[in-house]
Amino acid sequence: MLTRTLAEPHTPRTRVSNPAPVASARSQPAIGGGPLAEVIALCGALMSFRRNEEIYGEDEPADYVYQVKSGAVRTYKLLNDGRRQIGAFHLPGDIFGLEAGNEHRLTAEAISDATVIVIKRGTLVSQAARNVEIARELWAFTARALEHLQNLMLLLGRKNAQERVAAFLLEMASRAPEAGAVELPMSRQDIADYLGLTIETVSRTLTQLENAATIELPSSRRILLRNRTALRQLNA
Amino acid sequence: MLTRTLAEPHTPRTRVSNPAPVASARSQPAIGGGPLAEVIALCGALMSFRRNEEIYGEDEPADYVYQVKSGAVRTYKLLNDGRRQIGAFHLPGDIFGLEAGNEHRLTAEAISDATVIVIKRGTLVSQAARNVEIARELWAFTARALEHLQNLMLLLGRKNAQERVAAFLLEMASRAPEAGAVELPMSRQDIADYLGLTIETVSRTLTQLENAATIELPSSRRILLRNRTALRQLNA
DNA sequence: CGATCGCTTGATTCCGATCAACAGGAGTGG
DNA sequence: CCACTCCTGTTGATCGGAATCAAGCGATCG
Repeated sequence: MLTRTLAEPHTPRTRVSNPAPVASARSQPAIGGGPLAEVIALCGALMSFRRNEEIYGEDEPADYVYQVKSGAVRTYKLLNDGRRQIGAFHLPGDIFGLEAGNEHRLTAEAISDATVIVIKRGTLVSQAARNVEIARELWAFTARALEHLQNLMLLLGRKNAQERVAAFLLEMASRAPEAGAVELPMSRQDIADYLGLTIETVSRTLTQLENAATIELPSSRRILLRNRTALRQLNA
Repeated sequence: MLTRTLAEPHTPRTRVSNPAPVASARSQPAIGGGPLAEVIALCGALMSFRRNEEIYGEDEPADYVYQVKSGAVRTYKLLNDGRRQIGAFHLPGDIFGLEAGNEHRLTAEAISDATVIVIKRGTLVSQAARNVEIARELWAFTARALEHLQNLMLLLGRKNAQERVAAFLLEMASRAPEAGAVELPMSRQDIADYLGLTIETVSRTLTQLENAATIELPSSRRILLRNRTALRQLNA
């Protein structure tokens, strides 16, 4: 339970460029195109993180808010002995690290080399104090995160391995640019730690789904959904 | 998995009294004593629910926000086949049912006969539009719910039965008025559905903890914590 | 080319689920 | 008051799904 590829310890990041206005282009826990997205695009600075590099740690001050520009990010909680539960994967366009309190509740790490837009939380909060629409967007963002976790809670508490993997595939597919195909940025270990399983069980379950012709695995990181109906049925 | 005491279907409730200003007095996901508590106390109406009665259903319009006055409430999600995952227990003082979106994401039911204060969500939202402090409290409330679920996620995904039960006992103890003693309003089935276990496992684990002199069970609904250190160690 | 890493597959174990029986208490009706 | 039922919780026996232990494979990289 303890052996696992470890991220190098937290070190200062490379600041790549400054207020380079960046447009967002995703859907999910990303941002529609409201004033919040504008503020981020205008005031944000770009930063780069290498694979497995920590972006922020649990219980660190939550002074910054992040939006994925490229690459992917995982946020997770750890137990003493190294058991890990990933709470979410963040893909380009997604905002993460926004807290109402003063500390981060999870750790964030780059899954692959990644660039993110960083903005001071204080900037958003003070904007919110004078712009009701921004305040509402901050609240809505947290509410969406809550909704995501409510679904994950049901999965972790009550679904079996097949149902978990099916839910994961449908979730990833719904966020993928390519219809019917999923390009996974994360390892089997990450998937396992998201679904509350082990890598072996994830791997076996994917093989089962492939044998049932529900999916196809051209490579380990690429998955084609051949029978979404079957997946949705598994999704209970 | 399907047999379980069912709540009678959703029917209109007894309105007991109207703007009877009610003071709140709890700590946890309750409210400190800010403007939000005031608005609820001033504009809320009292309603009564019988044991197992539904307060609102998943996907119903979230027009009202609730605060427990007496009794206890559970909120949960269901799978097709009746598997249930409880997301939270709400005790006197706790606010529940507040959504940023227009629909409830979970079902709420009275665990015991209960009275709750009800207030229109619109009232809070429009207050928030002109009072920044209220807006901030709404956001903070959702953030606290999120934090609770992040802890539950780790429990459901990565803890074993003993660790789950220990965490539950410590959580209940931290919210109990009496130090070192917990009076449970909910059944073993409720506990099991909160912890992602079965009633048998909950029962057996409590017995184990009693045999280890970590707790004492004067009756099935009353638990004395005899060795919190042991519980905290289990809490990983 | 050897080493490492990520993934898959097989064998076995084990924790919690399931199946089953029963005990204690509360409520009900005679 | 007791006899009865219903309900909740406990305990025992067994089962099964996922974890663990272990081996091997292919890709990537120094």
